[in-house]
Amino acid sequence: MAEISEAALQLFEDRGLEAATVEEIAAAAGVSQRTFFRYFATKEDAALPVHREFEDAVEAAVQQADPDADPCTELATVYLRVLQDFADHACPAAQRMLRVSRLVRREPLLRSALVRHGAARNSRLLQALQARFGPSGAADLQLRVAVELCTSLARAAVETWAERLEAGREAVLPDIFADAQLLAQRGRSGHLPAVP
Amino acid sequence: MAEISEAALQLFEDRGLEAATVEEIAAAAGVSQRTFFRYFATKEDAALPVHREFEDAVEAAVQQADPDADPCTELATVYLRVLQDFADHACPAAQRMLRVSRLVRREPLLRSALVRHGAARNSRLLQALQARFGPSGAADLQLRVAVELCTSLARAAVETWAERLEAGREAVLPDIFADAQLLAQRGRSGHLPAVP
DNA sequence: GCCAATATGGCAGATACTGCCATATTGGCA
DNA sequence: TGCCAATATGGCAGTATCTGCCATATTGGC
Repeated sequence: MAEISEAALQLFEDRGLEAATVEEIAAAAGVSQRTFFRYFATKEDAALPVHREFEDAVEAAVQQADPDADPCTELATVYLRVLQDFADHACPAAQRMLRVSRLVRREPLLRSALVRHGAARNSRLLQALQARFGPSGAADLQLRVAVELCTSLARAAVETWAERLEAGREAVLPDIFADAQLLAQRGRSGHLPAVP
Repeated sequence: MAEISEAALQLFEDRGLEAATVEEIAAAAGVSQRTFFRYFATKEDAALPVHREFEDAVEAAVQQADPDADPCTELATVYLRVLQDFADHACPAAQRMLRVSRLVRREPLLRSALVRHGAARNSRLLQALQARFGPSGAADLQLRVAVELCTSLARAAVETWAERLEAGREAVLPDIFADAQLLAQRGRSGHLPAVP
């Protein structure tokens, strides 16, 4: 599985996402095409197991969140912590994430796949939140916003992180995420219609 | 094009997204399969021209935004206005949007396609914002956050809107969007690490 | 009535992806 | 060690999505 993903990343980097066929990837990884599709539902998914790990970590951490606190804040804290884990260790995960992010930047189709992949995850995350924070009637919007907000900010943060590193600038992923969160909150505008 | 989309919606509703083939859709719309793919890049896209209209409207409205104001606030205002246009008129667009949203709820693959579609749009929107609000060096994160935030909140709002209507509750789309925005801002937490 | 531009159709073909069955590999357990 | 069940892998045929190419129809101005 790691071999397949590695082969896929290599080929995507070398000859582009569309030019690389599943057959080539499978051959490069030393497995059959059929086996490839047992591990990855689509060609693009082969580049994204790092994100899967990340989201697994988030999902696990949500189980320990404080059920009485504000869901949005709790989820943001979870994300921040997981981001720190990924970034701190100078661990291989961060390296792979950066590698994928570079690919995502120049391959719109891969970015679509990433977001698409996130969409499926968001549903699961929403259910996990509902289980933890209770399906209080009016909270449908609140939990949805928490999920969409945090995943979007995380994505924006990762992309900005990758972009800055590529431009030779310094960039600390958790800091960027915190920045993004502040930016999202600052847009508090006075002229939006009041809500009952 | 409208006929193709209508036929696609009908078939998706009747026999499900995966069971309906492009050949059937094309036949139902009275065109060839080849023509279908001239108008829609993928089968799923045939259900999403309403969203395309919506995003076109947003993109157009961004051209009139105040370049000196806060981008995030400006973009949110644009979204709110376009949402009002779509909802106010009791126009067919709102009806179609609702119809698609119902499909999206029970067809995860369609939701993926929707998000994937949005991903491509976000890139364009980001460029439009950069053109309007200027590529001021440190603003890369700010504009990205604005885009991700607004599109995510809009998606959450539309889904909640559809869900509430389906449950027989009252629901006003622009109000829900404003609600979502407030919820996103309320998560201002004190214990996040300070950012330089 | 003519011509250019554009829309559509038909067809062959590449690639992604799935179902089914056979075979290999693994990992306990007697 | 030898055996058996569970699991991983391979092969292959088939379907569906999507594209390139060329021919034909349709439209719209002059």
